Amino acid sequence: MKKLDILKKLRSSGLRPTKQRVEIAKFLFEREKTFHFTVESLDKLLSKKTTSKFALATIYNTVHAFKAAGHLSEVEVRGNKTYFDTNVSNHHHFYDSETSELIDIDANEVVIQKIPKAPNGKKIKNVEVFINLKN
Amino acid sequence: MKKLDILKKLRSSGLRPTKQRVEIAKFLFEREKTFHFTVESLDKLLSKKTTSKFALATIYNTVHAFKAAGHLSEVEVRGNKTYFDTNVSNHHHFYDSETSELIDIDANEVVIQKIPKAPNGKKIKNVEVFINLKN
DNA sequence: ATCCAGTTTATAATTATTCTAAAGTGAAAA
DNA sequence: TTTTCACTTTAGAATAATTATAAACTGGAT
Repeated sequence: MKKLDILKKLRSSGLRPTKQRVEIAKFLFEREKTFHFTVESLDKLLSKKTTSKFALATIYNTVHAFKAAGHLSEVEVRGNKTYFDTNVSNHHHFYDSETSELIDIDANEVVIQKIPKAPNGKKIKNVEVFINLKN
Repeated sequence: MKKLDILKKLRSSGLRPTKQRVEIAKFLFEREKTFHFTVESLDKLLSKKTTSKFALATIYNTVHAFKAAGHLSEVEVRGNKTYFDTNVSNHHHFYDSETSELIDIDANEVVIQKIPKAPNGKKIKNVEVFINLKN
């Protein structure tokens, strides 16, 4: 994803392209493969890869703004870790608790034959499948 | 579940049946339906329902001891809430983020036709399905 | 160039959980 | 039945993750 596209992406979702947002967006979205991270890991990676520095609160703000805009999805797994995922399409996850690693599974790799209907007055928003791994 | 069974349950899993453990176990397991709770909600309920008082750390200790012994399962859902579930059989969950409510789904209500194989060197421990609800 | 709502920043506050060290207690053994 | 001691409980401190605050800053409209 090119810089121009980054600016477009931000503006089109009502996010003013500040210096910080552009730099974080470039870091997150200028890559081939999807990327999983926690706020903590992103903070460390950013301070290594860039010369600018970011307040931790800015990283929280930015990540949540990107999530609200649909540019990131949030995945919560056992162990109180909250991951964000640059893959916002409908998909599932392997979770390896040994390594705390999260691995994407394409939606079409999982076929669910039967699910119960939603309780009265509720609708199904989405279905998330976690495949927990062991050694 | 009767008091004698509670004592048996504790002893058979190597947990000394202290006053606190017995009282918490009675509260959790002497009921017909499965019960979902957070440590915080359990703490509040216990101080309402019983005359004894429990240090918060004791509730954490006890709940984790029960979990390690297989008497409770842990379910983590969006929103940084950690629920415990008196249903330790293999099953799935509806999650209603409007009300923060977790609802059990029997394992046989969900049929998965296809899942990917585990990454190299790993095995599948279990598969958890979350059906997220909306209004 | 000016202005201002939106943003960033450093820090404080909050929340959930775990740690610590001292006091208490089941239950095994004397 | 008393003694003993490893296991528990307890209150409070410590830690970790996240959110709130309020002052300073800034993109971009005018």
